[in-house]
Amino acid sequence: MEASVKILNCKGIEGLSMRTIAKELNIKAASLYWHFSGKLDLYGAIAEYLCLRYEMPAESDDPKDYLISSYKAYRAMLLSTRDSVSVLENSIPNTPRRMEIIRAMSKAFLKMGVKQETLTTVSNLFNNYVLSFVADECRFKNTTPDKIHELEQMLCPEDRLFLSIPSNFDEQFLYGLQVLFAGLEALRSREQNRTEQ
Amino acid sequence: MEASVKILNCKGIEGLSMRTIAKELNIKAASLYWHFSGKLDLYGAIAEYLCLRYEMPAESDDPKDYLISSYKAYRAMLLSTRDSVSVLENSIPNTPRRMEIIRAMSKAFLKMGVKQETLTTVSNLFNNYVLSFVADECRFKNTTPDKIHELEQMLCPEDRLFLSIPSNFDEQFLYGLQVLFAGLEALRSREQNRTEQ
DNA sequence: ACCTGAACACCGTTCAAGT
DNA sequence: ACCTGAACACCGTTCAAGT
Repeated sequence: MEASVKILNCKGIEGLSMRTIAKELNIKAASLYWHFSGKLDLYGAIAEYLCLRYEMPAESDDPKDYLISSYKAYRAMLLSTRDSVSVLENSIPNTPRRMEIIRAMSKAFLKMGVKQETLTTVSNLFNNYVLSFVADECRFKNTTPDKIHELEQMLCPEDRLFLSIPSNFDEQFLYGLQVLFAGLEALRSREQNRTEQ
Repeated sequence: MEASVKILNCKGIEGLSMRTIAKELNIKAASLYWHFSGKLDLYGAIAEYLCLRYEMPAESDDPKDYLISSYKAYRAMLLSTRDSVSVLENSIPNTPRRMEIIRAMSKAFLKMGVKQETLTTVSNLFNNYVLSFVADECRFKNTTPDKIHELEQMLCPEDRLFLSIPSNFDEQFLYGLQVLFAGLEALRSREQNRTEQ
């Protein structure tokens, strides 16, 4: 796991292969198949290892506050290792730590009034938001100014507006989260009004 | 492009290589490099080709209605070709048709009252929602009942609830969209209240 | 203008064989 | 229990050479 994270940070997911991991450990690629059934299995283990770095926030009475600090910590974890989003996306979250995180978040959503039927949808909605936000964030941050200039040159002035790159990612991340929570609350109160009638 | 889509539908993105595309066209892989600078360039062209299938809804006075039918059509387009999400995710949307779609949607968001500074964030938020929803949807649909049963066996009854698979994807897709729109509207009216004071 | 053969430097995975 | 050599069937990409 440590070797894999080291490779990720040095060369990214493109550089993470059975052979490069083995090399880092001074063994041969074939040996890894004694420990893992294949690459997906290895990805699952790396994802689990990364999620151990995730600092679970202290329990809170307000589920919304709890979730906001959870997702902030989740993003911080994702930003701390290069291409971690790709690793998480390509593995099934059925390992202990990842289940623990899903459990804690799901309970908070239920506490917020999310219905059982929509729990998976809501949980995925938020999880996918963070993953894709960070993926975009990293894509933007890794685009050199020359490349950005080159891309802008190809667009008409009007379109430049629609593909502009945000500079304050922390703020924009929070904005997106607030949209999601505001939406959840709005739909819940609409639901309540309907049943009261 | 037709050959690529054919391969995608038959063997998925794993089966889409320079060699398999070339074989389908009765040429050699090296020849493709006369037409495209590399695999990413080719992905961009396939993505553009897929987006030509996207049926842009008729203009509407209500930007929300317009956007909802846009995203429904977007999802339909994504569902019609296997692994299309991966192709779109791994290419830059700077081609004519894709820019046209982004332009139309961005204008509708502005009409809805989305501020210039958050336009990229909002546009990405919705786009990423659809992409990741469809990606999850396909993952679920392609998991055989045996596999699902196997996964469920590994979880305690409580956790099974948190990883349950929705059955009515159309409904759940619309629910997520409604959360996003309700959130956007709620934040806008909060903003208005603040400036009125 | 468009295609090819051959090569380079990689992949993931398997499996008999070793200690 | 853990590792290896060797092989299999693939990749993306380059480039001199062909028509």
